[in-house]
Amino acid sequence: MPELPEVETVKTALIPHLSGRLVTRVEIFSPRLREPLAPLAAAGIEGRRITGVGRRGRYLIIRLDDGRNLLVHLGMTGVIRIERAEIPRRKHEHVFFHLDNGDVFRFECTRRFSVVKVIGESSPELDALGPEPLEEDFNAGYLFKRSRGRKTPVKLFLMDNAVVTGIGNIYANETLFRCRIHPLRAAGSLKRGDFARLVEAARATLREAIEAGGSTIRDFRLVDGSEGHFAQQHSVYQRRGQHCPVCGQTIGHLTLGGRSTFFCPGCQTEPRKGKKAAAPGQ
DNA sequence: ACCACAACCTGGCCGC
DNA sequence: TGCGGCCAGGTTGTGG
Repeated sequence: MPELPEVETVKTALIPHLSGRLVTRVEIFSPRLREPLAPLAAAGIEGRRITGVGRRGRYLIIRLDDGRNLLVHLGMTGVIRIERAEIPRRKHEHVFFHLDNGDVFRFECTRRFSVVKVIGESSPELDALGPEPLEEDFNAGYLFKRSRGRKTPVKLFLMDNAVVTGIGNIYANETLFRCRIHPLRAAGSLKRGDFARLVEAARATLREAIEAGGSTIRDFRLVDGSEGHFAQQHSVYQRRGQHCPVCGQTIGHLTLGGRSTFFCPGCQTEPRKGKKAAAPGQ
């Protein structure tokens, strides 16, 4: 489900529920998610105290008092709830962490594309991630350097976690619309100024989405079960056939890297070699 | 290096 | 009511 704004929203909501709590019991109901859950069962989490909750890209990092971390990736349909133990288990809830105040941290994931595991200080999956889009090291110069010689469409470049982490299909579409860059433009063809606009568009889009509690398309829920409201502000995502909020043209659609791609043919000019380079100002 | 594609898994929706 | 086909926010691995 989640991209950066959704995970950030969950993180913020979890902090008051988890910080300082003792994990009294771990219950595992499924043999595996994306990875087997047996190592989690054997990790000796019971009796550990949670010292904090962080986020890196789309990963939640729940810090334990022995220096290890619980790493949680929500996949496409992961939902975390904090509820009392009396509430019956739902069909796709796979792991319960019982806390010393009677609350239960429950992990649900319909499609089981998610990850829940214990890691040390770091892990290979975290080390492979590029910069955070809301941090300073994500900037026009970095993207310019990183994109030289790359023919890959800028949308896929933007969704590459090694380039920048946390931007998935929804926010790649919205970001490119916002900075008026066509998703098919070759990453290596963009100029430094294009990347400057792209960086600002990504930051603004992500910040607004976090403010709205993320985008609930179908499955995503906040920790208290409520929905994120940013989908109502999507300009192009899942708006094929509707009118562009800026120029009124009909939102177009194409498939890129197997993913649904939405754009405004009026605002986001088609990549054409040498053609209309003069028309649109910036 | 790049890119298309399949796979992981379940459920919702649409058309027939 | 049922069935087949298509779609879905992510990640990883394959083969060309």
